[in-house]
Amino acid sequence: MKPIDVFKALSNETRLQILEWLKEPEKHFTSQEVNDFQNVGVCVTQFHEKLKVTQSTASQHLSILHRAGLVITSRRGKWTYYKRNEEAFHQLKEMIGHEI
Amino acid sequence: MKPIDVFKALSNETRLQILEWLKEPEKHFTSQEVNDFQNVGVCVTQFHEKLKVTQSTASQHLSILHRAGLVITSRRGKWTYYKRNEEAFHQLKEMIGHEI
DNA sequence: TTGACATATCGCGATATGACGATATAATAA
DNA sequence: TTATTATATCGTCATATCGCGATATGTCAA
Repeated sequence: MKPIDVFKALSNETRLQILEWLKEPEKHFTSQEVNDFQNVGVCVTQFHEKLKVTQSTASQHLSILHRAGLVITSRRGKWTYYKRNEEAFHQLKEMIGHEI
Repeated sequence: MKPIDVFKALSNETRLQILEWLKEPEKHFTSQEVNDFQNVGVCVTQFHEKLKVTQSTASQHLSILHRAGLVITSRRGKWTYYKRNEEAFHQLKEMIGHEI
């Protein structure tokens, strides 16, 4: 986890919104295929619709969060689910004050 | 302290370097005018020289860190001194996990 | 007041980022 | 196999950021 990549990933309102929604997915999304948000997460189309950006844009934002290590993805059939990587946020907190 | 401004300020290697040096100024700078790093801080010219960027660039980086609330400035005569705002880093840690 | 030094701001070109539409890839359904 | 759906990637354009030189502002000493 490179600090600079994490901070760049967090330097965008859309991505902060995604992460906020992912704190309580059941509150912000109505699951279609699965409803086990905690273990599985939220798929790209749901972000695409709720964010009101194109599917392409939604996918790219999620990709940036993933490369920064802030979310975990899991493929189930044709869906890719995204959920928060709480461990990464824990590490980030540790980082601030030590490395930064 | 707007999260997005803080993360943008932290999304640059030069600024991360400044903050790192400011953790132990006495280790990285030889004070010329004053040597009370803890209370006063480090002036622009010292960053300008050590970073090997123009005075203009150094000043701008420090300005961005200041607007984000991550450093505190104090003017003494013709010098402007910069030091870490540890309170801001504390708040940032709190923010992660709550707001973010 | 004038000159010298420290810092801040302006304007510019180069590069990075953000959003999009188009298209490629992957998985399932018919 | 072919069509459909979900996601990822590519190319393009608009905007933001970065670093610079030039210049303005602020402070002090002569």
